Parts: sequence; C-alpha cells; structure tokens
Amino acid sequence: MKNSQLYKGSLNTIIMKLLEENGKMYGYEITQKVKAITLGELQITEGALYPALHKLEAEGLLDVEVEKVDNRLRKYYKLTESGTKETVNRLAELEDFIRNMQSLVQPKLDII
Amino acid sequence: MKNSQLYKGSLNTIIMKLLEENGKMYGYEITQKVKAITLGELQITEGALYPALHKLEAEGLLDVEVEKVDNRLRKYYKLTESGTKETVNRLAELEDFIRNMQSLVQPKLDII
DNA sequence: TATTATGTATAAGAAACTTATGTATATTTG
DNA sequence: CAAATATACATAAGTTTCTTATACATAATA
Repeated sequence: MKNSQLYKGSLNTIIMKLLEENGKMYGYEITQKVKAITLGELQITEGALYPALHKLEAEGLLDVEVEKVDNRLRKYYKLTESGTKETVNRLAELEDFIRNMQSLVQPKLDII
Repeated sequence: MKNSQLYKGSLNTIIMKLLEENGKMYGYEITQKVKAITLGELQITEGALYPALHKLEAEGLLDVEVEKVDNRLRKYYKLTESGTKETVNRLAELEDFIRNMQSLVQPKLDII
C-alpha cells in the first residue's frame, strides 16, 4: 500500500504508544499490530521501522532484549523510564496536532 | 515556534483546504490565517510555504495571479479545476489519517 | 531612526521516509 | 515435495519535506 504523506513524522509516536500499551514488542509484531488496528490502511515498511527503532534506542528512549523463538531471532523493545516520560509528551503533541488539523479543516457551521 | 514533526506532510493539504474555503489567498495571508486558526500553535515558515506553493502550481493544482497592493507585490493563488478535484481526495486522506491515528492512540475502554 | 510588519524568494542541510536488496528460518500451498 | 508465503532482522541509495539562514524591498510603528 501507498501510505499518505500525512503519516510522515508520526511513526515514532505510534511505536512509543504501542510499547506503552503492550509492555514489550518486537519489530515485526509492531508492523502487524498497526496493520490490524488500521484495518490494513497503514503498512509500516521495514525500511522505515528498523532505523526508527534503532534511533529511539540510541536516544535512550527504548531498551532492547534479544530472544530466540522457534530458532528465529526476535528483538523485543520496551520503553525506558525516560521513554515513558517522553511518551506522555508525544501523545500530548499528537492530540494538539489532531485538534489543530481539525480546526483547519472542519467546515464552518452556518447558523440558520 | 518549533512545530512538532507530526505536521510534516500536512502543508499541502492545509494550503489546498484554505484555498478551497477562501477562493484566493496570497502566501503571507496563508501563514497568518493558519496562525490565527491554530491560536499561534502552528507557524508556517516561508522556507516551507513558498516552495510548496510553487510545486503545487507546477503540478497544475494552483493558478497564480499577481497583484500590486500598496506598492507591494502579492501573488494570489487559487485552485485550478484539477486542484479542486484533488482537494477532495486530500481531505479524505486527512480524515482517514486522523481516524487511524485516533484508533492507534485512543485508550482502551474498560467495561466496569 | 530603528525595529517590526508586510511580502516574496532561494539555498544548504537535516530528518523521515520509499524502494530495493540481502540474509535466514518456518510454514503453507499447489 | 517444491515453491511460495510468512516470519524476522538489516542497510543503502535516493526522494520528499521540512528547518534554518539569508536576501531583497516597502510600510508602519516605537
């Protein structure tokens, strides 16, 4: 699928929110979860996801823990303490963003 | 002001929606309108705005018309026929985007 | 007189992505 | 049983969209 340009910049927030909600997740799991929640509309590509996870880890917002399941590698990510705090800010920013976009787009009401 | 990363990719949609609503606008007017509607929260910089307007024009979505007001230049932009059609799509995409982001972020409701 | 507001523009660089490719194992389908 | 799909991670090249800085010019305000 071709995601709209609008999603650009929202990936970090999505990752952090999912981790806040689910405790720990691995990359592939995140892509499937997002796909399920958005009914297939938003597909996160690996080319976007893995660099994003690595960056969040480098920033100290995520911790990683490797597990081997069914002879396959999994890297479980979870929020650090700092990441948990930052998630609150990111979600507040998202709410402001959505509110502002709705203000810009909502049709003016005519009083009859 | 420092706008959140979230706004990345939304400028074109904002411009087109404002032009749909107001018929014709010039660049500076767009920046002021957005600032007013978002109560100062979203500041569009010239470095983002003018290249965006030029690109939309190059794509045939906007027409431009130069006017001189108070000895100062103004470039009024308005949607072309093609731009009007495309605006419908962009606004639908925005609605989908907002809906998906809310699905991803909305806290699960507990039934008591 | 200096700053702020109005008005447009571009150039260099950063950030977040897409697209393509690579590697490897497990499971399902024809 | 072979081939395709699903699972699982990763990176590199290129594109798009933005930020930041700079430039020019007139009008209004402090």
